[in-house]
Amino acid sequence: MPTINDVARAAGVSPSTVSYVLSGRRPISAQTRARVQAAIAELGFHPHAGARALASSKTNVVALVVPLRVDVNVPVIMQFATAVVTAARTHNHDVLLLTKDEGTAGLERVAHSTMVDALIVMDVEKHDVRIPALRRLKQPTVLIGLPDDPAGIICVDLDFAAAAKETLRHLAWHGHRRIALVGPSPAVYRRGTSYADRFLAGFTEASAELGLETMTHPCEPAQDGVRTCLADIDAALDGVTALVVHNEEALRPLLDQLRAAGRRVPEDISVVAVCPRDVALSMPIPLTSVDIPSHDVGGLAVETVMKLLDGRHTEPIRLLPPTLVERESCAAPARSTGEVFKIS
Amino acid sequence: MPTINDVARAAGVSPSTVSYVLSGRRPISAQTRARVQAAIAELGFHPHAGARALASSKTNVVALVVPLRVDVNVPVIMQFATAVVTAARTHNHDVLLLTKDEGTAGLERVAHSTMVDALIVMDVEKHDVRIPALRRLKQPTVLIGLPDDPAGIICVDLDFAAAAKETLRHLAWHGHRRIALVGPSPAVYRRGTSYADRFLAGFTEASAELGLETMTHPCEPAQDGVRTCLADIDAALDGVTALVVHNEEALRPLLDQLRAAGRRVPEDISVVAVCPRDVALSMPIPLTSVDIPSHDVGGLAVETVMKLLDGRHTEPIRLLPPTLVERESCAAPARSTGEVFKIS
DNA sequence: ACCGCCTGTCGAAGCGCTTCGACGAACCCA
DNA sequence: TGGGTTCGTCGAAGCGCTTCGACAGGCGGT
Repeated sequence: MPTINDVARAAGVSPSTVSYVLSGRRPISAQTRARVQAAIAELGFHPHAGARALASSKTNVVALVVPLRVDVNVPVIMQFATAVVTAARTHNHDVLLLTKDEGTAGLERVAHSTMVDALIVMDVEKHDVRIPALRRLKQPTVLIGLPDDPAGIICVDLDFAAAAKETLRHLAWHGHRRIALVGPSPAVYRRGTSYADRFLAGFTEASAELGLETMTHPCEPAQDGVRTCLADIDAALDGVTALVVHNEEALRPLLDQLRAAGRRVPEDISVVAVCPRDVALSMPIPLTSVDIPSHDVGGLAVETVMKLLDGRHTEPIRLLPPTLVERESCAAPARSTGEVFKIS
Repeated sequence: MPTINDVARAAGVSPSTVSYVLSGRRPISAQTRARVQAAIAELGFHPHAGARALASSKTNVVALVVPLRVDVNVPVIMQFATAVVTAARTHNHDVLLLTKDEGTAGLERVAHSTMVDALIVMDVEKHDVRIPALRRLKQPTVLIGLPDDPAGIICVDLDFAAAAKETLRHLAWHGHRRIALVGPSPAVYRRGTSYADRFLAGFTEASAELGLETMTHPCEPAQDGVRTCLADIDAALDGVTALVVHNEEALRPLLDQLRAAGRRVPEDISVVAVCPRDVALSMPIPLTSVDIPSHDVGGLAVETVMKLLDGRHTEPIRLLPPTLVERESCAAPARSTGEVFKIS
């Protein structure tokens, strides 16, 4: 591996000149620059990342902490991750992948050992134990999510509360009055997952504002969980005409079971999903949905990190406005209320 | 951030002694070691990764290259990734996440700049253009997959050829003679994806050995793709009694359509899937399947990398034997052949 | 008592880069 | 014509760690 000294010798300049050609931090004449670049190309020189980090206190690496759990939505995570990597690369940064199960210790490890310049943390909980630790780090952090006390930390996410409101407004506009939320699994609520909570809060609030009769129910994604969930909803909210599904994995079994029970979507019951676009489209019937724009959120997280790294100002909290796309799973409720088939 | 010198001063020893306490490369008396460790703990010292990399030529980071594409199986990729991260952590290594779309350039970038000690590459193709470049790197590489010419590179994967044989053997034992393979999407074959190819080859070979009447058909995962695929199969292989599905995303629509056409599984038609365990279990009926053991393969890849890094011997190619698990989607074919319902 | 050998510790060199201050040369304006 | 700038380059100091050779002291064997 050639070093910067080799390049300098080959180009007949000093190592510092090579460095300045590389970084552009001082003016270098066109001829010299050309000679240096030729030497770099010829020798196949790549600066040593460790040496660079040592001398400059910059690694050009950001950490990405992803949940390892299976009860969170795997494809969405993957979308975030690839969005983050892709965006980071456009800023000349790489991504170090950490799993949430290393907890606070993992964050401190990579931060204290100066492996990364900044951190992006996913799957944030309401009272996330990692947050105090993150505040103490010298590296800036961006959360994808929104904890109860975000003071001192930058957060970006989809505005899930607004998404819930938008959804209910849409259904109400269609004439629905009795609406149930099929939420994520109980485990997700139990650990206070930020997005689940915010959607729920927005749902409840909008329900009151719009004067709707609603209920909310968590849902295990497997067939059984969905069955139970639907039965509970039918029992508690007679004549429900619309379902809001904030649970990507339950979506398919739910549609299956509605069909099995002879309830047509959207004629007998409307369904609005909160999920990525491709999931909404891959269902047997294209679903009216609020998009989860993983790509945008991931990109925004990276942009924000870059801003922080070069000291530019940034909003502490950025919540992307939701977009509801009408497709084919939502219609006005049947006139004859109470005529809805029940799941046996 | 305290440095090794701060620790040395606090413990009343020289920096090299601290280093030896940390690395264990030279004997240190129990008292000294205790003093040093106390100082480390008290100061909250973490060695600077860049400095370490510079001095030792080791980064304790391995690169993981994942496909970015959407036509590959996202959850499986994620399983691999988390398995790799988890396993790497047990060996005190971190994982740098790269996407395949950076191609050869990305690999060379991280390797030449000494960001990583080794590379693990997923989504390998038959004639993968990255392989010549990988051979030239000074860092060892482990492929998850098996290219046509694996010379000089270590490969680990599930033995997909054996998986195909196992599957056909199982179906033949049940009495099936007319069997179709529903494969991955045409795009996957077109770019010569290693696992798709090997499964196909194993399938064809075993079919001949067992004297079966079989056909193979790629399948786009959406509803339409599955419909076409099933229609083609029915047209070409009259009275087919079993389907081998090597396409996780097509699985669900395929089962839907069989049901819609009134073909019961397993009474009218048997289905054997090649997919992760949890996918097989999450279907409306638990599927007999050959497991894709992402966790094991990912773990094995990391173990192999570690062996290479400390110069231990390792087999150039390790293919894990497949495990077929009987569940409920496979039975003997109906006696009255030709009585199978057709998809309209 | 002597030599050779471990054991435990230290000092210093160096890993490859960035960056700061210095400095000659060229330039502009008075 | 000279003083102040700006431009382009160099040298050297370090960033924080590992590792090698050296060496003092204690051991056992003869």
